[in-house]
Amino acid sequence: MKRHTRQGEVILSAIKTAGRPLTPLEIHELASKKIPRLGVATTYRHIKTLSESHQVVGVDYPGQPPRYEWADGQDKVHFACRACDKLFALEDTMEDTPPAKAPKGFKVQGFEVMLYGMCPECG
Amino acid sequence: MKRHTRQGEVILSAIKTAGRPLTPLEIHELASKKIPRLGVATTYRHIKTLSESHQVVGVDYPGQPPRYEWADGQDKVHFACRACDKLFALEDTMEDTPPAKAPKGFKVQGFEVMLYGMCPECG
DNA sequence: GTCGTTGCAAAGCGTTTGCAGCCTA
DNA sequence: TAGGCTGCAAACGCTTTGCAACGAC
Repeated sequence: MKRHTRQGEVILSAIKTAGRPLTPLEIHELASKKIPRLGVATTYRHIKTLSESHQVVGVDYPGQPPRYEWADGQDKVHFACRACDKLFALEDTMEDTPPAKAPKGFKVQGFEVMLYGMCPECG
Repeated sequence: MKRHTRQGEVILSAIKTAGRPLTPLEIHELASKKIPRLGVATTYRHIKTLSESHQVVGVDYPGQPPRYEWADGQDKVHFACRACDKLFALEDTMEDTPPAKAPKGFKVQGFEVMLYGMCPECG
């Protein structure tokens, strides 16, 4: 049985309006502006729940803390800047078909593409 | 000034011959079979060094510990099984050109593709 | 009033660091 | 022999868990 709370509302909204993947601590900081006494554990608990219900998805890239972003249903393309380590969400840059075929026996259900390089600011 | 040691040799060989991305602990376990008193710290130190010299590359996917694999120069496609959580390295499944274009200002230097689904064993 | 949710603090875990002894070049 | 490398244990930072108080329904 799930209940509606102000904490859950604020945390979800922080992720939803960010426009880019956020770390748990970034999410907690943002949400703390509206709920000063918000605990980290609560943030983590909501991220976990939202993640399990597929409302948010995790985006990882090597050597960096995990990040989470709003799952709007479509497969995304991400861009990781090797200089400043920021992560960007790119949109409308590719079709809906996986860019690679898997060998016989593998059932492909989804995919993700990560581009590496220099962002406009660092390039 | 870098020196050649048995530990470094064994650790590198473990990654090189695995054929799939390994977690630091898997690497440590494999290497420990040849050097029983091998410390975890040594394993981590070598992974870090190899990673910085681009001899091995990190492969992450959400909710899983980081993994490392031998970098043979070509961009790879990985397959993550949602059932057993194993990670596979697929080969020769796509061209060398990035599957997506980045907006003006972004300089693309490399890319990675991750497919999600069911592996032959779990499907 | 019930029972899921919260904040806090402690525990857990993977990774890193300090250090004295070891070993390669 | 010099100085990098190693094993061990302590330290660290992020995440999870235990628990009593709180608040949604």
